Amino acid sequence: MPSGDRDPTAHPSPGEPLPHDAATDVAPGRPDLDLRLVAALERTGHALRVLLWQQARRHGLSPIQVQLLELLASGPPVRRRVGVLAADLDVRSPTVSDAVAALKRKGLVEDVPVLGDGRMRQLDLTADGDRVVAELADWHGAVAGRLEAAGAARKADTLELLLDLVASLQRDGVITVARTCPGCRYFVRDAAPGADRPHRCGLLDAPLGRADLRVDCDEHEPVVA
Amino acid sequence: MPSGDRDPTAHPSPGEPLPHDAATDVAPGRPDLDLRLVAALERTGHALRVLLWQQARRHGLSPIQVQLLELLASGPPVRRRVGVLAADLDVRSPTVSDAVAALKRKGLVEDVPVLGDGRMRQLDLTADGDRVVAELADWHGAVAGRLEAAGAARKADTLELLLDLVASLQRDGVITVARTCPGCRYFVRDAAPGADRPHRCGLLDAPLGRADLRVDCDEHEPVVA
DNA sequence: CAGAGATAGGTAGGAGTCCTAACGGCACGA
DNA sequence: TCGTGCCGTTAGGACTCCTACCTATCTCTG
Repeated sequence: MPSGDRDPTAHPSPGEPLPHDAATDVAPGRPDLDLRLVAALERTGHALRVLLWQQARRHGLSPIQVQLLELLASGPPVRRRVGVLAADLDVRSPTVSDAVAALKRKGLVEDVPVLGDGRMRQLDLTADGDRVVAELADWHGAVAGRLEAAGAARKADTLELLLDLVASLQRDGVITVARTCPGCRYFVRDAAPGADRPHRCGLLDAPLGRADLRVDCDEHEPVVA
Repeated sequence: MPSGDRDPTAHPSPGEPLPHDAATDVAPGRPDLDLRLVAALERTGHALRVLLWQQARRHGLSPIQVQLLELLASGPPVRRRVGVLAADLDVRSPTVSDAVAALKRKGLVEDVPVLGDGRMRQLDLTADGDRVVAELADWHGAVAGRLEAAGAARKADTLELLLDLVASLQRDGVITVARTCPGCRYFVRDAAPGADRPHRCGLLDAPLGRADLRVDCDEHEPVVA
């Protein structure tokens, strides 16, 4: 509860109007809103990380081991290699190598040589690994369930804003890998302004609604060619 | 680029319409959208974590050390204690204790006894600590800058959705601390439906627009009483 | 006012993350 | 055929994060 030693400038007095930013909620150029948005994203990301930890501990694994199992379960064979996985997770290969060694020790993962290039090893889940992945409660789905009640328009707004942000961060090299529509060379923004599905995918040659944007598209190719 | 061994079921052929979820972008009850939203949130959180790492390494610190410095710089005195900081970061106290010891070794933090309770130690930044915090490039602001161009309505939508999600996660104990409006006992949702500022803060006795919602309010008190 | 129990913080020890540096195997071009 | 470069691993170190366990202090109760 608020005790005597908190920051007295943190708030206006009760009954008074809120600071300038409360005058209207559609005023442009309000950096405070942007900052709070970042704080909210940080808090959300933190929560997702906590959930990842919970999943990991529940199965006697570490966070990165869970992430690796998920990637191995869902990714195409070309991405089931140490170097590629490291790029996906934005860590160096020894980190992945270590975690993979632990997963091999636990009998959840095995690797086979890649035909045609003896340097590469293809990683695969064992039967036990498959079982663990299946047992991993669908925590993505559990979070998604909390969003069900929200309005679809709000979700579309959010998705578009997030993917634009991620694409921007990827363009500047902050994250290495993000196969999103807005960061893809085939993406045409506002190809049909005002339409139900304003954007367009040049590869699929199909219109894209704001709610159709993909986060991890297999056909993704980064911009710049 | 797409080679022969990727998942053939991942995509429809070019020229064909997108799967069912492309029919309209405001259809209710489309779990796929929720899942992609979670994936986008995960990707965004990941990017923020990478930025935190970059900030840390640039200053010879570790991620948690940077987080602690930020909390010590911005938090009121009551929150500048090992146990409180641990709750804020969702880790156990020994973790914070270790990191604080490292910061003390580096001369960035000092602690003083709390008057009235000899068990507690109040943490404070030293002059050097203040300087490092000032030097920590304002990476929150840098991310916020990328959001400037987005529409204010979209930002308000996003903020409200994120805070509702965070509040939901906090209610279920996933995250320990989140001083958000939607998770606060003083928050009255839709007190004036349809108005510019539909919500209301019962403590300040003031209307709240969707873009006014706070992420880290000093007056916050959790629900349930 | 003494002692029990709760609370704040620290220490010890262990698994795991993450890095850089260096190594060995393999591919491919000069 | 011999470099040069890529793929992955090993080695070593700093740090995160945990569970115990410890001490000091506060607070409640008889």
